[in-house]
Amino acid sequence: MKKPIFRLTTLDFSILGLLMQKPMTGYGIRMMFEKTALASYSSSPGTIYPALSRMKGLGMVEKKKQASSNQELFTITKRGISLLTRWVTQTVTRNDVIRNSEILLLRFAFMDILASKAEKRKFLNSFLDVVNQYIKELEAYHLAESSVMPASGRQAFEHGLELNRATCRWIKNLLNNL
Amino acid sequence: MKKPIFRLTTLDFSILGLLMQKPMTGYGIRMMFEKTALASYSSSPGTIYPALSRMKGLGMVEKKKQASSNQELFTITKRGISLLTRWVTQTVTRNDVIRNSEILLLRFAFMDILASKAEKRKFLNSFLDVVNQYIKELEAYHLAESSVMPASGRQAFEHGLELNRATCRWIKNLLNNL
DNA sequence: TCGCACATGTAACGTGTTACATGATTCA
DNA sequence: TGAATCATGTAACACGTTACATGTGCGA
Repeated sequence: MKKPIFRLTTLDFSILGLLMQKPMTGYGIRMMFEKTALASYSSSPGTIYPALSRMKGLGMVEKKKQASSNQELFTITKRGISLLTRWVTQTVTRNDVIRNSEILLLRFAFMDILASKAEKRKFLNSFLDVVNQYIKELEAYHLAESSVMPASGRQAFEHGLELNRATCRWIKNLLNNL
Repeated sequence: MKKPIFRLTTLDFSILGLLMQKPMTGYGIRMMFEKTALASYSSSPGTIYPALSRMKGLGMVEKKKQASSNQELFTITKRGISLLTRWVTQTVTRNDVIRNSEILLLRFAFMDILASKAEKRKFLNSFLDVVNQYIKELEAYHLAESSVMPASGRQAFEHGLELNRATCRWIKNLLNNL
């Protein structure tokens, strides 16, 4: 994993994904975060506006005033689209599944216009591989350790297993109907 | 939600939960975070040691050298146990479910020694209420908006719905067998 | 004209991460 | 004796949060 000169956060990509759908004011973006709890970030001004400035500095978004009204809307640039596309279409890693499978779903949600059907399939296939592998490991661990785990711990563990199985079913179902 | 004089983070409680099981060295805690990806925090020294110092300053943990060996182990104090107990047995809120349902499972996992069967039931019941309510809202939204949502967005949304349903099943099953 | 929604910003703060640094112990 | 693991720490940094601050436009 090479280190880029600048780091883009999930917050940045979340905003880019919103701007991909349509240009919005900073306030509009805030309201989207408030309504949809996007990736569980705060919708407060101190979160959104600094992020927008940063992204503007990096040439990922532009501030354009509409000719029709006097509103100032943020628009995603070509550079922004390119970065966002690269982000969503990355191959799914083991770490993604273990530590931020919520973000994987966010990436998928943004794929609508950004990725071809083939790229979606590729994403889902790598996702499925990793999840299946992970489920196997969890099952093996469960088999070996469940008798010595504290009851609540074991039950919470089983919950995690169930969620991964649900994700697995979701992927398979999607791959069949895509 | 009143503001306490000091703030305890999920990281703090995760560490407390580990120390509840048995006293450990800082290094031991780090290794636990590395193996189990506990609440998806980094296992790096820069994460664990400053947290331990902070917690020691707040009287939640103690550093005790074992008589038998020359190891220095961190131990949870009575104050720490009290704070941890209060944390895990809090009533489940809507916000918990929407923004950090993973943390709810962590809380449940730690309940083994910290909570009575009745308290576990109370927790699970409030959890179930909130999840059921949330699922209803998601279903209503889906019914109303699915036709105008972009395909990937709708599918990701459906994934979220499925996870919540799986959680709901898990809770119900547990309540029957507790 | 009162209040609310729209709209934008910033300063202080704490926390987690990365990277760097050091030393002891164990074992091959 | 050299490598690997155990063990602890800290400094620089960036990010997200809270709280504060300000102003406009519109409808009741």
